[in-house]
Formats: sequence, C-alpha cells, structure tokens
Amino acid sequence: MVTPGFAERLVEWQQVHGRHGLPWQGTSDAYRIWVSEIMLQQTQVTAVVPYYQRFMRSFPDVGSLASASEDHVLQHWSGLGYYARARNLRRAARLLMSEHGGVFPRTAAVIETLPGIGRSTAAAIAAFAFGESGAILDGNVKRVLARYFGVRGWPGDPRVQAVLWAHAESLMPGRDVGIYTQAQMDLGSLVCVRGRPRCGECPVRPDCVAHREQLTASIPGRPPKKVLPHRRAALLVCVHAGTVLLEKRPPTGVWGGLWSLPETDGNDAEAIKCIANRYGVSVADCEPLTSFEHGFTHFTLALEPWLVRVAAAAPATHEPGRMWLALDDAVGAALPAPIKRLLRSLARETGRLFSRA
DNA sequence: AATGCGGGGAC
DNA sequence: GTCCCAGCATT
Repeated sequence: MVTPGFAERLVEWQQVHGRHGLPWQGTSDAYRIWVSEIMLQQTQVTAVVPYYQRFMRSFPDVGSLASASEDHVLQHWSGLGYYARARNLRRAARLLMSEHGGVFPRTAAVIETLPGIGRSTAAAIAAFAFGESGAILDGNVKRVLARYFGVRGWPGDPRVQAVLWAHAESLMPGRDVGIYTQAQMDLGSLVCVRGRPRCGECPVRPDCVAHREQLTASIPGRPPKKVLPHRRAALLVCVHAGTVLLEKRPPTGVWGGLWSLPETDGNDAEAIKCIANRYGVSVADCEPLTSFEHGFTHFTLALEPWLVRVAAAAPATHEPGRMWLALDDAVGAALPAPIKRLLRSLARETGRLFSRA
C-alpha cells in the first residue's frame, strides 16, 4: 500500500470540497479562462465575479476584445484596480489576431509570451484549457507549500519564491492537472487560509510540517513593514451645466489610461483658478470641498477637491484627452473608484452646488 | 533585485 | 485600523 501523494490527495479532495460553480469554470474556452486569470491576479474571487460577467457580455471572444477601444475596455475595468492588466489584455488580444490568426496558443511557453501573462498565469491557462502539466505559484499555492514544507520567510522574497517554485514542480502529478491546479487554489482559499487555517479539514495535514511543528501562525512569514509615504494633490471639479471636466491620464503610472479630474499641487483658491484658466475654463467662483484620503499599495494620497463653478466653457476644452461628462454618466465611465465615488456624491448634491452660482 | 501598480474583502 | 489577494512589467 503506497501512501497517496500530495497531488492525489488534493485531487480527491477537490472533487468533493472544491469550488465548481464559478462563471469561468466548466469551460475549456481558453479565452474565457484567460480573462478570468487576468482579473484574478491580486484580486479576490468575490470581487471579480460581477466584473467578469459584464466583461464577457461585452467582449465574448478574442475578436471583440481586439477591436474594442482601450477606453471601452477600461470602462469595464473601472474599480478593479491594476489597470495595466486591462491594457495588456487588449494588447494581447490584438496580438492574437495579428500574429496567431485569432487562435489562442496551446502551450504555456507560447502563452507566456503574451503581455500580462507570466509563468504562473500561463501554466494555469494551459492546464485549464489544454490539460498541459505545469506548476503554478500564486498567493494560495505559496501559502500551502510554505506550510506543507515548512518554508520560513516571506514568500515575496525572491529566494523563498525560488524554493517554492521548486517544490511546486516536484509535486506535479502526471494526470488530472486541471483538477490539481484548481485544487491548490481552492485548498489555499478555503482551508489553508492565512488566519486560523482549518487543518481539521486538510487532506495533507499528516505530512504538513507547519501543522506538525505548530508553525501555521508564523508561516508564511510577513513582509517587512514599511511606512507608507504621504502625498497630496488638489482635484479640479469644474462643473458647467451639469457636466464636469475630465482629463485622460497618461498611459503609464497610477490610474494609467483612465479618465480623472484635472490634478494639481496647488493648495489655495488663487492657484486653483490659475490652473482652471489654463484648461480654458472661465471661472465664476471656487470653493474647497471635503478632502479625503485614498490608499495605494505604496503610498497614501490625500485628495483635496475644489469645486470650480464655470461661467462658460471655452471651445478649447474639446481637445483630445479632455471631455465634459454629465455627472450622471460618471458611473459608466473609465474612472478610478475614488473619483467615481466623489462624482456620484456630487451628482446627488447638484441642486446645492448650483443654488449659489 | 527592487519597485510600481488598486481596490476591496476579511479580520 | 491591518493584511492580503488566481502576479506581472519595468528598471
């Protein structure tokens, strides 16, 4: 009697206890699987589901995504974060049409050459869509393997990550690779969770180093904590006839390619008026709104919105990269989440905003 | 090797 | 409040 291996136990567990009803499961359509994998990068399943449904309705296949405008694609990503994913997704779709005849490549090695797809995502797509055997290493697998093998240290550390990749490869089964790939993710997200793992439900507990040595609380190790720098920026909320002036952000950097409010480092009414004039806006009056903070991964941004009432919109404001958007349409535009929230709250107060104009 | 890149869910 | 999530690209 041979003791079942790690992969066999996970596959068996997956059939009974794994997740099966997610919108991107039950298909071998590489396109549908690809989109889900990109959305799920650094993003939890519950957050992805509604975005995924809407995205697939608008872009049901590679061709429709390739022919869509970047702005249209970003609209569907608004609020999901990491917007380079959306730009890369569209870019890859166009590459698929122009370089691959519209056919999704069938090997992880080729899939990985597409923008936005790294080693782990390529292996996952190849496993789910084509049954190709290959290790993955996402947040779930890192946690599971670090505990199972007793690997200390922070999994974000490249040296730790290299060890985990080697372990992941060593455990690859020769069959059921799609189920096994899903099993690793599901075990990590349902059982081998960060806090209070449910070791009583774990199929590989007997061989788990962290469980045996009571290290599940300290493995995986924590990243070095650092103090986030604070930055501030003023936002120009130029309102005119129920519309607001938006500016397209540069293609790279924070909120890359999205539409947002004109931003400046000015911090008094005179500076704001001066900047507004530079946008071709004839300022009637100007008042500060309630400031708020927005946290990014690597800094905290204090945003100070200024309400700029516009006497008349100048013709120069129809340049590319600028537009006047009806406040009520903000919800459907390619805007960052905090900007969208701000505009929604302004839309509710439109009466008050214009009452003194 | 280090850094940039979002937003929200879970606790 | 903190931590972290189906990571990748760039430098």
